[in-house]
Amino acid sequence: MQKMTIGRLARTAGVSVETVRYYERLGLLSQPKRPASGYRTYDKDHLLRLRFIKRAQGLGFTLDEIRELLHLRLPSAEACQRVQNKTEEKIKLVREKRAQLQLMERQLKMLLRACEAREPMRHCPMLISLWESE
Amino acid sequence: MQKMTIGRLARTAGVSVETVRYYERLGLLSQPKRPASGYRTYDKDHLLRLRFIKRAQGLGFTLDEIRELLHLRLPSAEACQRVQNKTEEKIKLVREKRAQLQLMERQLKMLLRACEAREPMRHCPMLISLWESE
DNA sequence: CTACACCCTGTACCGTGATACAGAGTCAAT
DNA sequence: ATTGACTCTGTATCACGGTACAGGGTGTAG
Repeated sequence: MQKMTIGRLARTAGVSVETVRYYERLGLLSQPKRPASGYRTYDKDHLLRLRFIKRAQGLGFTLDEIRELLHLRLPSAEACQRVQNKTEEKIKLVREKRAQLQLMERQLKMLLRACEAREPMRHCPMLISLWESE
Repeated sequence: MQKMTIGRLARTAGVSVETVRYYERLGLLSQPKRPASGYRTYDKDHLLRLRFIKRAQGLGFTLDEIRELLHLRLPSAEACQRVQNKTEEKIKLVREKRAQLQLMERQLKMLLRACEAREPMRHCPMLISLWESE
């Protein structure tokens, strides 16, 4: 598994070939070696990098942010601090979204209960005004 | 504030005029009354609806999902079961989104804690863990 | 009556994160 | 030597959620 074609790399990482080339265009993946054939040749480092990208994406980072993270490869106190700050921002954002979703769930449940009772939603004037207008 | 032009509605809700018309095209906002001038005329219900859209959007719902949410009607005799089902679907969706966000938050926090607990001048644990394979 | 802010429709364009070809070249097995 | 799977570059297209005009009409204050 020392050397891989783009297809092999893509399959191994669970992305499409097009996506790999796309990431290369965006500067997220470095230019791989190209033998006479012109075929891109990848190694374990590329795979790790690709997995890093998908993992960071799964944590809610945009590709732009990920590019920044990737440029912090040299572990330094400064790099670490920057990563920490980004992470704190993300955590705050995620927490807010979760709180709002909880509220939303409660509101939906109210609607459901009113529906089950087959009554006009006297107990939820807010939902009435939200759903009633037309 | 009984009757509003599109600009007033937009400013009040904190969106652009273009966005209001865009939502109308998508069927998220109902066709407003049009006096002789052809100007759209909005009232409080439209404002509530517009605010609902922005709130739901902030919760991570797509405009498509929001349209569905908006089409949930007050229980009118026969439609009750259908409304119930839709609402249950949405609750499930909200719960899933919440769970995803919770997972994300936990992962972010773990990385952050490891980062904060690092010994001075050591490598950033967060960058390392992002770079490590599974 | 004239400014000027606002509204109308229609169409084109933007960023993000991919996907989908077309048309050509390469490689490995039979 | 031919087939079939793979790769190349380049360009186009997609979904999403808007944003930006152009070229016109309206409405209100002075």
